[in-house]
Amino acid sequence: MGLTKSEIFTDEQNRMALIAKAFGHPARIAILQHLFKLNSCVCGDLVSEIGLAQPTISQHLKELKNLKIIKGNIEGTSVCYCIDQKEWQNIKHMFLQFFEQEPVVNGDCC
Amino acid sequence: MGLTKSEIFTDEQNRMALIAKAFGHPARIAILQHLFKLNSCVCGDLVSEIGLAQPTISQHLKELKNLKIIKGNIEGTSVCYCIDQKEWQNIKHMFLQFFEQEPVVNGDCC
DNA sequence: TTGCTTAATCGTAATATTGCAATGAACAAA
DNA sequence: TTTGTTCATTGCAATATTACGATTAAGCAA
Repeated sequence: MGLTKSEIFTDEQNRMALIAKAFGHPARIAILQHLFKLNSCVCGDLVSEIGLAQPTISQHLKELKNLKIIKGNIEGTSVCYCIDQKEWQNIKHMFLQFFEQEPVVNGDCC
Repeated sequence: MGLTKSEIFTDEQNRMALIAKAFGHPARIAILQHLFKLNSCVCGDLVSEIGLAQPTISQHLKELKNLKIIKGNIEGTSVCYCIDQKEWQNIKHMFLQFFEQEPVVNGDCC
């Protein structure tokens, strides 16, 4: 039914999935990479950098903002976006922990 | 229009997004965690472990298999799934590189 | 063979996502 | 005030995702 059954999973699993989903679009990856390079970026720059229309970029920025991955600051008529450093560390930690898991080699099937 | 414009992004950005999207559902996170714990797992185990119907689990497994994150091995009537170790290292490396990027602190806006 | 078990596939319904034109809101400059 | 700039929001169309009942296919056991 297009509706994820979040209630049957742990908070950690749901949170991991939510953040991963935010990374699950090339435009949002591109936005984050751009913010990393500059650590200060207005929406208009992203529109010209990435080849998507302004409302589309704005929508992707909103998603990243909702998840607290980035934060925006109004500067006159333009808005400056940055990585939320504190939250980024949390997310980084969560993913590092996930990738720390190494598959046990037991060779009994694959 | 519900269709991602992959052609305007780099291969790296598209690949990163594709893998992240696979991690973007709690059921697939749960499946991977289970496979890490056991490194050998039949579909039926996952169906009882996670509270989703058999066709749904099968569908999630298919997605993970399409991306080469896991691989399956037929064992009589059941199918054994495992993490694809080689591919997992590639993915891990890709994410570690992504998270290595630290935002430059310049404090000029946020 | 028949019956049972296991998992993939098909078909379908409900919901989510992506993208953008049009519009609106807020501010700065003239 | 008017005009232009910048970004958010609205509304909509096209496509994707999630979930599952029903069915199918393939192996095993009697």
